[in-house]
Amino acid sequence: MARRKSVTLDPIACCSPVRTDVLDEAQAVLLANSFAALADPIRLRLLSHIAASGGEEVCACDLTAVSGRSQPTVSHHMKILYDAGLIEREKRGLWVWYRLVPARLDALRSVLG
Amino acid sequence: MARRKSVTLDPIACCSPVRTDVLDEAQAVLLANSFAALADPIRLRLLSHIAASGGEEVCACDLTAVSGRSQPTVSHHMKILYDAGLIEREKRGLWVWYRLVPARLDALRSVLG
DNA sequence: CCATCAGATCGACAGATGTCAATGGACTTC
DNA sequence: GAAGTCCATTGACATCTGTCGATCTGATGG
Repeated sequence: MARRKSVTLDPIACCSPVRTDVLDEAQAVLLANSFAALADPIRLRLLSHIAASGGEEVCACDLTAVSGRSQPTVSHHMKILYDAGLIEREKRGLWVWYRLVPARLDALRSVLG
Repeated sequence: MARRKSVTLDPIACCSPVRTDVLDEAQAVLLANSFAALADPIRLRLLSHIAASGGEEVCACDLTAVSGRSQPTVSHHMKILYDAGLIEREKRGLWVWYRLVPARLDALRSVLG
């Protein structure tokens, strides 16, 4: 049972597996936000495009072509993935480069276990 | 590369891991729907309540108390989980009993790998 | 400086989603 | 079969979400 911290929840690994313990309200909200980041086809494709680039970085300038959406829309989706902790951003010169945060995907996967 | 069937996708295990291959449009839509079912705190708590019941069934009559929502709202959420293939329903007499579909959670977890 | 380029932010809008009261359908019990 | 119980469906509503055009921010280069 043993409650964790009452307010602060680690956004990376907050929750025990869904299958073994009943989630409390705060855990459920946090997890739902994470899954919501994955609940859009465009974001899944953007994510998988980054992931499939051999662990390398991907330039934001390529992502409109990958997703078939406008630049503002892509920027919007990347922000959602970023806020969910699934990707990192780095600006170099005019361009922005994105990398995956593997630990975050691992955490979500373990929640499903 | 090898394209699978062009139209029909197995809803249980449609996709290779997000991290290794770029998802095509149809795979992304299917997966997004699955994750959308997990993208709500109430549904996560309902799901984890079922899962935490020792693999046994759970009566729908208990779920309004678990979720703190009205009966129609709970019914709505259970339908979404059902349509996503995450739970099974069985009506016996007046009551409806729900069970997890472990294979579906396994499939989603493996997609994150 | 000034023009240009990449990306973020804003504003607006249509469509999806979560919620509940009211109602309906199926089943049990008397 | 009448009344009661459980769950699903409907209808209505407020909010959230995805989308894009227009604009802003900040870096580069002439």
